[in-house]
Amino acid sequence: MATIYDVAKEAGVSTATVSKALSNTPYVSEETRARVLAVVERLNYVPSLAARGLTKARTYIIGLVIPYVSDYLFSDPHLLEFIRGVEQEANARDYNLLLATARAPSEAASAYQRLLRTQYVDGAVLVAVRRGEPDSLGVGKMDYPCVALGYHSPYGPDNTVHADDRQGALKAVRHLLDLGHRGIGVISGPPPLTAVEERLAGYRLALAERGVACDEGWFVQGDFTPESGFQAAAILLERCPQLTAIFCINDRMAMGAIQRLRAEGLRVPDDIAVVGFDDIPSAALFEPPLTTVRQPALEMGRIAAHKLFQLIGREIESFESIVLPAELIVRASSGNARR
Amino acid sequence: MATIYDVAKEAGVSTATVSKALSNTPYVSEETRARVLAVVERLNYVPSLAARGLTKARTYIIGLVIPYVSDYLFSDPHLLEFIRGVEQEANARDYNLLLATARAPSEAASAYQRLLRTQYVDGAVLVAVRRGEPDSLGVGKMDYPCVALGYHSPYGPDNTVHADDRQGALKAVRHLLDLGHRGIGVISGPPPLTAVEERLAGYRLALAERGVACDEGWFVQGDFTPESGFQAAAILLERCPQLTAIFCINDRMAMGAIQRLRAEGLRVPDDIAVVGFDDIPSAALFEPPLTTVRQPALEMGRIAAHKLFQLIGREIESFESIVLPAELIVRASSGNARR
DNA sequence: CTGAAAGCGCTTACAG
DNA sequence: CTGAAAGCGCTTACAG
Repeated sequence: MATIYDVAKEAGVSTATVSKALSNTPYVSEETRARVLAVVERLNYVPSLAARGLTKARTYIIGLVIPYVSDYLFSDPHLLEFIRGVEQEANARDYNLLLATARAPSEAASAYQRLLRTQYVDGAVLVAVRRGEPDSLGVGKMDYPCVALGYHSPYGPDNTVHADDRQGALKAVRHLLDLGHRGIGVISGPPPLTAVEERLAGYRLALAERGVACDEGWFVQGDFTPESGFQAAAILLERCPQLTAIFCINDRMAMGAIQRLRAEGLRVPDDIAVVGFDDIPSAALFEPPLTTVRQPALEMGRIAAHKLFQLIGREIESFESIVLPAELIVRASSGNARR
Repeated sequence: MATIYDVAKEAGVSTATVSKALSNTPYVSEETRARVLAVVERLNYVPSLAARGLTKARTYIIGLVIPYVSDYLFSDPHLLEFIRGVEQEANARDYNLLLATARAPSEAASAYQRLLRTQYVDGAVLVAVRRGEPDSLGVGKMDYPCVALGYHSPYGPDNTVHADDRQGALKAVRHLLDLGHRGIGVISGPPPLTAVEERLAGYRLALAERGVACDEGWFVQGDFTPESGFQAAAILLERCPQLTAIFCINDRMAMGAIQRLRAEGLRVPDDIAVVGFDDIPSAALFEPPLTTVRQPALEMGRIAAHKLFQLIGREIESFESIVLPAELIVRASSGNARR
């Protein structure tokens, strides 16, 4: 592999001149620049980023850290979109993307550490969806810029980008209320996830707006899987037969719930309406097509990366939490209330 | 950030000794090693991989190159699994994963180049699903080890790992034949993808085995989207009303096809059976649950990475194509033939 | 406009 | 068992 020395020798100049010609910054005569570039071309020379990283303070790599990838995590459907968004922005700046994931929460800390502490990245985007997550992962001690794709950054509420889960849930439940539903059960998820808490908050807000009281018996907790939705629906059905709608914290549980409802002989949405959350790809294909809430995952990834680069470039010191709108997608699974 | 000099000074030894103590290889007295490690700990010292990469020939990064990520690509559902598999193996060896994707096929080459030519990786896993892909991407000139997750590596059929698409299709179509179907339409995909060609080959093989002749009118080409499956089903229905089953090259088109069949008043599987391919997560939740073929994506990623590390470590010079079995998953969408 | 020289942070023979 | 020194491939003031 050709080095800068080879190029310099071939072109009959110093390595300094080659370096300058390549960074096409300061004063280099057009003539020598052309000569150098020709040799670079001929020798197929590519500067070693490792060497460059040693002199400049930059590695031209950003990290994307995902603490726990699993079917368990409800945001999975969006993960690929997040990645693509971050990668798009990185590419646009000739940056590379180092990906670090952990198989289990217990491994997350070491994955973070490895990535962030080898001085291999100029900054990182962290997927941080649990309260206290950045700290528990030891990110607080890092001195790289980082932004969180989620609710919790090392800088408190700052340097964070996430969707407006609360508003999304609010819209979904308002939609059900508008349709005349007054008994709206909830299939929720594990509590440590802030997005879940926000969605529940949105639900309560919507009911409160309309002065509809809700019963604690209306809440059943699932674990994001269709199976748990299936079971939760059964519990709800038995415990609160008066419900005419169910708000599910994610689409997969909504699908499971609908299967159960059908198994019980109920028609969706005629007998009972169901609304999901996430708009996973199969939501539109489901029978009946699922009314749900979509977050702009690709855009979230792009914005997170964009902000990270502003931090890296010291254009900004920090930024206030960016909240992206969540969109209600009305499909067939929500209908008019039975009354 | 502490450097090796800081540690050396604090510990009262040379940088060489620090280096040795850390690589815990050659002869260093237990006493000095302990002293050094204590200082390392106290100063929170982490060696710079950039500097290390400059001296050693290693960067401790492998690349994962995905030429085109899009809904268009039928293998999308598996992408995350591939990534996870590769990453698991990398993690196990304390390697990092650099991810390069391209938004469009036209950008693929530059994405590859950037990743592979900056000397930033010790090797790479390439997702290469089109014939001639590695060459068109300029990978042939690289002098890093690489293995292809797909059918086409720069080394011809070698250094490749993929699922047995042909065998998978064979099983699926045999299954339909076993159920008594003799008129089996096909919704296929764009031809440059080798996996598609293999699946079609499996289909033809199955029919040939049983001496069932097939008509070219039975084939309709889709583009992997549910919509195209929807349209293809309509064409098939009109053109060949005698068909009692449809073999779809992927699940998403199978879902679209089923929606169309139902819209036409046909029952699946009672009136017409449908089989998909991929076993995407929603296949099991679909109504009716989809009979399909699954490839072991996570394992494929792991094996590809595993092989890559063997190449990097020069334990092997190359390896023969590894073909993983594809599994037939029988669900409700395939049933007995009409009659 | 161009080049000599130092330095980035590590590792590796080579002496001792 | 330990250290001095060179070198990995680049960039950056500093002279000229």
